[in-house]
Amino acid sequence: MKPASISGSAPQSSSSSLKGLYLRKQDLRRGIELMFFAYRDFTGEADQMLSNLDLGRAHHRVIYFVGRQPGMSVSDLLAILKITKQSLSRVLSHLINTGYIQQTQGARDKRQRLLSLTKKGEALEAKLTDLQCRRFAAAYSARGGAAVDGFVKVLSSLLDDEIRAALRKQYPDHID
Amino acid sequence: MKPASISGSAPQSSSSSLKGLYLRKQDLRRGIELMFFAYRDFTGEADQMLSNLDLGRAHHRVIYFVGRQPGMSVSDLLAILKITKQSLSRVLSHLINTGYIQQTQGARDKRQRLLSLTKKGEALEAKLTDLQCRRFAAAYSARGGAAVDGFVKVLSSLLDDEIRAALRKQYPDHID
DNA sequence: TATGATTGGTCAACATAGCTGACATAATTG
DNA sequence: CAATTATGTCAGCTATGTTGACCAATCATA
Repeated sequence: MKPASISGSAPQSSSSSLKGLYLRKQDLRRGIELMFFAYRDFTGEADQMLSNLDLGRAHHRVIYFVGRQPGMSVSDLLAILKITKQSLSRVLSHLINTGYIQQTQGARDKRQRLLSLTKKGEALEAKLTDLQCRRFAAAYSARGGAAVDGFVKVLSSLLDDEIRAALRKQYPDHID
Repeated sequence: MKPASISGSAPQSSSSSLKGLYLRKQDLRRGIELMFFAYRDFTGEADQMLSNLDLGRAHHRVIYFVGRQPGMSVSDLLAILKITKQSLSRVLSHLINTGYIQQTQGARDKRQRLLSLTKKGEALEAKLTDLQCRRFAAAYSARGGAAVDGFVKVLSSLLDDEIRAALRKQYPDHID
């Protein structure tokens, strides 16, 4: 990504060489591991609930993003998920057949199939999002606003530029 | 998880109801989405490099954790990755056959196969970890030490308790 | 209006990386 | 010696990603 002088392979062992408190190899590795473990734990509870309904994480993503922006088109969703339409099709068809999601023809552009959650879909979305929000609320309130601010800043700096730009529009506050 | 009064399904719309600056539904959803996008982007570059070598993210995890703790046993690795030995076996065998990882018999317990990276494995681990560290270093230095502190605190509060305890031992500094 | 681009879908085949269940071997431990 | 532990293996299933090839409806425009 950016230059941002890295500690490289020099035998910096693990001490703080002045220029890099919190940029020591050890700190960066901790970040990597935190991302791995936190992502797994953060999705774990929802995964469990989903598997009881014979659904997977891919279904969750669709339900989540359709719930966030009802009336979105299939290509909107593809752009967010960055998977092929064939992959999405499998999951989306299943969600439609099982009554979690409904399609309506676009008014301006009749080719579009605008997606939205059914009552059943809304109920599931609420349960899943509540699970994850509860975890975030616990973490946020345990650590306080300053920590949350740092969390959001660092995470958004980890994003690819285009994604960061897209999220900035979604959350006009001060994501960046 | 924890109680941590959530905004629930009450019609809190999206305003800050005093009790919950940074605990608004909107803020929690932003957290969820940041985790999704940041995790994807954070792994993206490494995934690309790996696919050029006909390896996947599962191989990366093995290489990473063996690199972090050379001489670890198979069951140590299983405990970290939380996958079945059959899943690990497929990936691990491949890494051994292609010369990225070597096994040595345990001295104290001859049943153990202690894992370590070969020269070839070390070289790949360094390249992959450097990629990800570079991204973290850019984010950390763009945001500063206070933000990094908040980032680490919130992420570690998102962890399941047992994982947090295990990481606390790895990084005795002040992860919590 | 004819043409080309866009939106969305479908069929077929394949790869990766999880999973379960059943067994086998060797070494350790009580 | 018996039970447990550490590891490996065979077989098969599932979820979710990928390519490539097509098709139909609709829209935009020359």
